[in-house]
Amino acid sequence: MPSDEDLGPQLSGRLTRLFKQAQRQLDQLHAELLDPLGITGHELGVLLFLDAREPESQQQVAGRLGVDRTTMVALIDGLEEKGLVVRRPDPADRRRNVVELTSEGRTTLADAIKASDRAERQLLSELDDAEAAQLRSLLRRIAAGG
Amino acid sequence: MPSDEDLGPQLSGRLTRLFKQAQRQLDQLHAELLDPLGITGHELGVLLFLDAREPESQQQVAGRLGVDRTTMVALIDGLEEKGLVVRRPDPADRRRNVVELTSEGRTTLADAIKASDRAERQLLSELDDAEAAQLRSLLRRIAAGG
DNA sequence: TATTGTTATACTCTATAACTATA
DNA sequence: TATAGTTATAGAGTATAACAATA
Repeated sequence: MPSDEDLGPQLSGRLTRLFKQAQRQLDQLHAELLDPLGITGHELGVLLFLDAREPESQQQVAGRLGVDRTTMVALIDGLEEKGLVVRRPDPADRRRNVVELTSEGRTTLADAIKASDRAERQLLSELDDAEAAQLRSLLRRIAAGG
Repeated sequence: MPSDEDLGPQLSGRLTRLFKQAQRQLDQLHAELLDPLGITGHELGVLLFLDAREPESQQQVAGRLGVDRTTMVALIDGLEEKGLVVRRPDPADRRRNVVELTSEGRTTLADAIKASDRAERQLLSELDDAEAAQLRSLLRRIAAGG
């Protein structure tokens, strides 16, 4: 990403560009800090969701996270190969796979949350605590409105 | 995008997710509001840059905007077909194409800026003016730090 | 007949390599 | 030889369609 000074104020001040830059930095930080744990930011999202809501069927997970169910297959495949989740046929409806965190999955998730916290702190390193809280609060209200 | 109440606080409060939601809403608003003008958000970015910096060669535009020069070819193709920009061989170095806004391009850009302003106001409709300014200021400082 | 998980296919976006014309 | 623009090709990511098992 090139420096913004030369783009003109109309472009460099657009919210689209500001969000994109923040998102790109945060993705980069997550990639770096999650790499030692062997998972991606997307996979962290699935683990966080399972931790809050398990047990859920694959399709419920996909629906809640806003990804296609066909995409979820490969995502769960990857997490299962790493030993972080298991698929279990639902006894009540044998078409369904219930997806659960393994013990190793919980350990990895705990480490991944710490890594993500570090990534966020690094992104916000120019802000003091009150400003960081203010940013979160404003973003939450925007998200709630959509 | 599903509502966030059911995802658990660890996931729905992550900055990655908050940014992604804001970005998705803003992309959607831009798509709707720019549609009558026949351009995309990406194309608006090119027009804004040319307005601030023209004349520039294709490769300079691509470099500044952080897109590949091969991608820029199709982008400029589209804008030229719409009559918003023209390619002109640089007399000083005939390998280069200088890209310039046409008169129609300037008119469309002015309308597109208004549409983008509306999109941003709609995204921030829950915030008062001071809060919107605060958000921009915080995002600018984050972008500057990266 | 409808639904879950799966696979195969297609489509989009972008990046890489190769070609041309100029330098 | 190196560079700007272009084209062709290939790769990731994601969506659509079709299939098997189950309801």
